[in-house]
Amino acid sequence: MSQQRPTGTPGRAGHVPALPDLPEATVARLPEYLRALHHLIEAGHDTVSSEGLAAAAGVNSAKLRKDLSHLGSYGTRGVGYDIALLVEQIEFVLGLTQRRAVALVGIGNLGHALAGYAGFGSRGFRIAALFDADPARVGEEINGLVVRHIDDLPRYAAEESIAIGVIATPAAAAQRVADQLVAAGVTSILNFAPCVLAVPENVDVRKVDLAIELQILSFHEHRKATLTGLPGNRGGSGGNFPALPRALPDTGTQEAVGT
Amino acid sequence: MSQQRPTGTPGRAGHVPALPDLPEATVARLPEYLRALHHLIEAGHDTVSSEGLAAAAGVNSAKLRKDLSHLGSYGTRGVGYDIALLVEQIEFVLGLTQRRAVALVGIGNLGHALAGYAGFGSRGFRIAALFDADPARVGEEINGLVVRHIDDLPRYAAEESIAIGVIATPAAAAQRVADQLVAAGVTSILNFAPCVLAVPENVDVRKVDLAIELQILSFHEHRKATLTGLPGNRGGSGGNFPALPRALPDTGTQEAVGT
DNA sequence: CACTGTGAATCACTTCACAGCG
DNA sequence: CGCTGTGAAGTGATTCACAGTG
Repeated sequence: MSQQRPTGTPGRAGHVPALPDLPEATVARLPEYLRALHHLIEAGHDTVSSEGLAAAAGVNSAKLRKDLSHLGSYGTRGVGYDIALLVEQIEFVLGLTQRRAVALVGIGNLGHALAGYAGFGSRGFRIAALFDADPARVGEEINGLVVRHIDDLPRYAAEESIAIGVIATPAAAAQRVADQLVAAGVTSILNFAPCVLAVPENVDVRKVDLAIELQILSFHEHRKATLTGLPGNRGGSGGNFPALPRALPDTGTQEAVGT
Repeated sequence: MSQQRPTGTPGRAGHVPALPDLPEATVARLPEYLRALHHLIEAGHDTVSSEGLAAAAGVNSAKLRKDLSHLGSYGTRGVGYDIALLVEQIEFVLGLTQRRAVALVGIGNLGHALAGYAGFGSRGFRIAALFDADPARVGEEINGLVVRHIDDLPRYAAEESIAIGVIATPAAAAQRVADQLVAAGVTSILNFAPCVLAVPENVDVRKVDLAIELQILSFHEHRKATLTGLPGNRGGSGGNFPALPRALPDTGTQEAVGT
């Protein structure tokens, strides 16, 4: 009764993994495993233990085994996992057996860099079209792709079966672009603009914000400085600061690799 | 690995008013609140309810109140939060009362874009130095900053009190760069290279991997496609799965915000 | 009376520890 | 015997629901 997951039975007969509903946390780690596996292949291995793969992916082995067990994995007790098979499994689950077409909107500083990024191609995606709202940028060619005007999105989205959009515009334009993407049938968005997007519930949004990442690091810097007895951190502003009544012993935030 | 040994156990040196140790999940959301608050300020507000701020930040109000309560927040019952005060609080907790110096290593495609990104400056950071290993790139000027050779890192790191490093090199170079950063005294790293970094336990690493984000979206695309249409579970006998009832309300990705 | 702050309940994820298989 | 796969225990985060306050 603890599990809402219906399977659990040893019926391993199904050699085709229909999509189980994986925990989100697991889904987020599968790509990391995949990368590590490809790396192992290049290094000439063809099997790997949970311990070994876990180390390569920066997680602990129990977590890795649990994750793989969710996709009905095929390890061999006493031996480990067949790398090629595992790659196939994970790629299937992640929907990478087809190369997905991606539209990139906003060809500024960051957009240029993304358009030129080779990692997309090698990891299951194809940048199928570039868009910008600025007529001055339309027509420019990057990496063999011509920048189109955003208003032409619906046409190309259909033509290229684009289901994923990447927003690399300024924040002020992002919501509008998101609306246009959704109207064009896009159901997954990767948003680099520092703002929250409102979208219909069938659309998934993931967000990458550089400043937020730095601010999280800053918090830990601040904490470390405070812990190591550097009381004299001054902000320049009037150092009024509520004593923040707290006593909890320090939980060891695991740092170091990954996680 | 889970050993926590803070640099020399601080033998309970009395009660230095330390930072509360916030839940990681809360820390990760504070920057988002901060951004939303600045936005509200620009819109002319000076107080906001938990409901209002939650909407602006894309979370629900209970979560927001719980988060703010962790930092001993100052709301007024019946009214809401004083925006200016809240901004000050959050900036203090995140260690943003000082403008932190950041070193950017790897001035390729992405590095260029990051070097030119205005968002750093406006959100508490200052890119203090650019580095690359390629002599051909050394000397180039971007945004008023000259690209230095990576071997000069120790000198500038000390000069500029750099505590945060951003790695935008190819994966093959990233570990080496990380080692150099650590040797130069950097204790927080933001890694854009698609690989796992090994660092001492007192160093924090956060990772941004574009391909991973897309692969996670791909999973959801795949799932949606399987749920909504595709009837034929290609597949053999037995092991398939129940059609996953109910549309999942929220799967961890951002999804339909707005209330 | 509308709002915050918070214990209590719930849910999700991680870790443990070991049964059982190759 | 070494390793995977997994119940069960443990930990952390979210949500609920309401007491209490300005």
